[in-house]
Amino acid sequence: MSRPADGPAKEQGGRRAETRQRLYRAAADLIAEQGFAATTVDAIAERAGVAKGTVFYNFGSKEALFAGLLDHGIERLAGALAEAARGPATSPVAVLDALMLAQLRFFDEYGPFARVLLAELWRAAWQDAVLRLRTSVLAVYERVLADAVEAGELRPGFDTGTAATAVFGMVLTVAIERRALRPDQPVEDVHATLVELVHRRISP
Amino acid sequence: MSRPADGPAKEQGGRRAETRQRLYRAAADLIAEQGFAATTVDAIAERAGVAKGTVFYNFGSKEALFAGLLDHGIERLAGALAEAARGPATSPVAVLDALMLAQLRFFDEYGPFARVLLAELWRAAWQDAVLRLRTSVLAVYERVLADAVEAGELRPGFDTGTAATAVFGMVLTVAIERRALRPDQPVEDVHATLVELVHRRISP
DNA sequence: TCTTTTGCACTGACCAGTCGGTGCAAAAGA
DNA sequence: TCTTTTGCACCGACTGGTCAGTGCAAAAGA
Repeated sequence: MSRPADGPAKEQGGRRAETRQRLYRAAADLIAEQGFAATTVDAIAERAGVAKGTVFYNFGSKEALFAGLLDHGIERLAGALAEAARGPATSPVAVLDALMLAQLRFFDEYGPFARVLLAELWRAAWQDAVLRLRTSVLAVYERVLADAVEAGELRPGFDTGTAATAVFGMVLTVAIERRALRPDQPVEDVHATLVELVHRRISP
Repeated sequence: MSRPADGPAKEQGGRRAETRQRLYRAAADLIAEQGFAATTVDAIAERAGVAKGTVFYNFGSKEALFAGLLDHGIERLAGALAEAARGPATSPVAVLDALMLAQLRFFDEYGPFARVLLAELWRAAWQDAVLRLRTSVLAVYERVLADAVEAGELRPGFDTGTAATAVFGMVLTVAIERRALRPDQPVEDVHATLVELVHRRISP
């Protein structure tokens, strides 16, 4: 028997939940380096310090493990952004700055996930995850930009959808590059550069 | 004994060169959809209308085919940007606008390559290609930003390296999203939004 | 007791790379 | 002129290895 594989259910502090966390972390590390298809279940299990059977006992399949990983990461990212959006910032544009900083920090401490997202997100196989990213992450950016339009800080008719994607992609790219090439540069410096880019200080 | 595999040599209009072009195109299409590891050589050969042996005759290995594809694409992108930079724009910031439009257009007509770049570029295996991208593509952005600093259009000390990556990543992300989700939106509109974002019009 | 994890042998599909061979056009004899 | 040779580009059946997923009995929690 023994075929629960009930999919990633409640993520709490039980024994099973802890095993799943370890598997998520191991999978994220390896998939960030090699990609989904090139990463073997044996390798994930070994890195997590777990028997191979445990992976299938918990997730049922390699794909389901990955889907769970995407969900888990997107949920946490969305949480971090939502919290930043609730912060003390005074104007929509100040909230935008806070969002960029939050995203930068999130990817700074959960870096492999950033690379997984970037590399695998556009595959047709994970369209659910893309949708979730759009509704729970990009939507935060878009809302803030719409607020800015409403507050008169941006021209009416400004394409907030495209702009939201643009800012998200910009921060994601920069976060990955910084981790790979300039790990010593403080996140705050990078953030300052991006703020300057997106605000008024370009063009005289 | 028939073992040329001289690697991607001169790309001219001969029979071989044409076969290689077809293989590049097929590989880009398939790898954009499925990723490098998940794409089989059989599938690439079939899509290109060529026997499997021909792939190995021309490139020697799956990896070499992919390396050639990256080089080929990066070279063309660099060419497109360099040409835009030589255009009639009057100020550094106007050149920056022209670069973004050129990048957007390039990925618009060579879309699968954009996704390949985004997905595979950060793997340790293709560090050569990353280096080439940095020195031949990002460098164009960085130079123009440095010109802007020199012309007083940007604050002295502005981090042109980070900003170059940021702009490149922003345009790349938006180009992919547009192709996937809003193929009808004119490239010029997207460009206008990005220009607005990067110029002065955000924040009062 | 019930759930979760372990360890390990096994299977079957799939896939990169190989190798003997084909077609063809242009050069080299004769 | 006719025929033989050479070299290039390509073909596709085949092989050896890899890997997701299975089955199961025994141990470890809780």
